[in-house]
Amino acid sequence: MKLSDFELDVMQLMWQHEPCTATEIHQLLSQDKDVAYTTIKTIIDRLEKKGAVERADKQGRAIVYRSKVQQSTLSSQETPSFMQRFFSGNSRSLIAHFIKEEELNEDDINYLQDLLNKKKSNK
Amino acid sequence: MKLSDFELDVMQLMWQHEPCTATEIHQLLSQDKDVAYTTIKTIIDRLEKKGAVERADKQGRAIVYRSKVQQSTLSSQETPSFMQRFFSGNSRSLIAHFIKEEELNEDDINYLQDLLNKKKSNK
DNA sequence: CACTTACTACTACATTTGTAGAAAATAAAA
DNA sequence: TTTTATTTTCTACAAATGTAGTAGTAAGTG
Repeated sequence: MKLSDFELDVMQLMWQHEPCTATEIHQLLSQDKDVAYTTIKTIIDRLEKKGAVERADKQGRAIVYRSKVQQSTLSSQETPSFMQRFFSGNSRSLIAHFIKEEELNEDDINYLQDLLNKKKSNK
Repeated sequence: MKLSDFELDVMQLMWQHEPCTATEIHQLLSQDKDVAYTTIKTIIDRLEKKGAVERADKQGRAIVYRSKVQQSTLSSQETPSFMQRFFSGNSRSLIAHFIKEEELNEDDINYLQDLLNKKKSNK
């Protein structure tokens, strides 16, 4: 399933707040971006057509939506081409980039070190 | 600078083989994908218009191109939204995902552990 | 029950993207 | 120097994307 940038932004909110209505998504998105309600509704309609969300219920006349694909499913699908396009397919340099550039607290670091240790002993 | 998927695929080859001509890129891409020469040339023309590549030289009638943006520049630009969209902005879970899912040899693991250690002592 | 209002459904439209043909130009070959 | 082959330019076009208006409709309100 191929989703556009904007569709993914909406999915992001959907995953975090589902089940929810178009109005709720619109309100959440309005905090960052000035966008018309109907724009959001159009995006949700397209997500529904693509099978990324579905109708779960009704609240009065409003449709309550829920996601139909998991974030992890999409991540796994998109991750290889991202790695290819921005890091020449080199996972080490990708991971290094994120370790260097992103904020990590001590807990995060310990957790990741643990993962690496496990990975090493698995060889 | 916002590049499309296909444009990024071409940039990928550009970075790896520059300076190079449209014909060379076409030949490289043809190994994976059946695409007309003019299609590639169109993409390169668009990349030129966007300022991602420039003309460096001529080889007979053929134009020799070279990149004008670095891969690292684009990575840094695209990385935050990728992390947001697929990992809810959580760098730890992104890094964890890649450690778990990607192939890493012992050398890679040592290198990454070292980076984490440095990060920790920097606190 | 009539009225107002919040939603949905449908339509629209400019841009971008993937894809490529036709025509013009120019280097190389004969 | 005429012909041929290779490139570039220009043009085209359908599909996807971002963006939103209009009209219809069903819920809640007085």
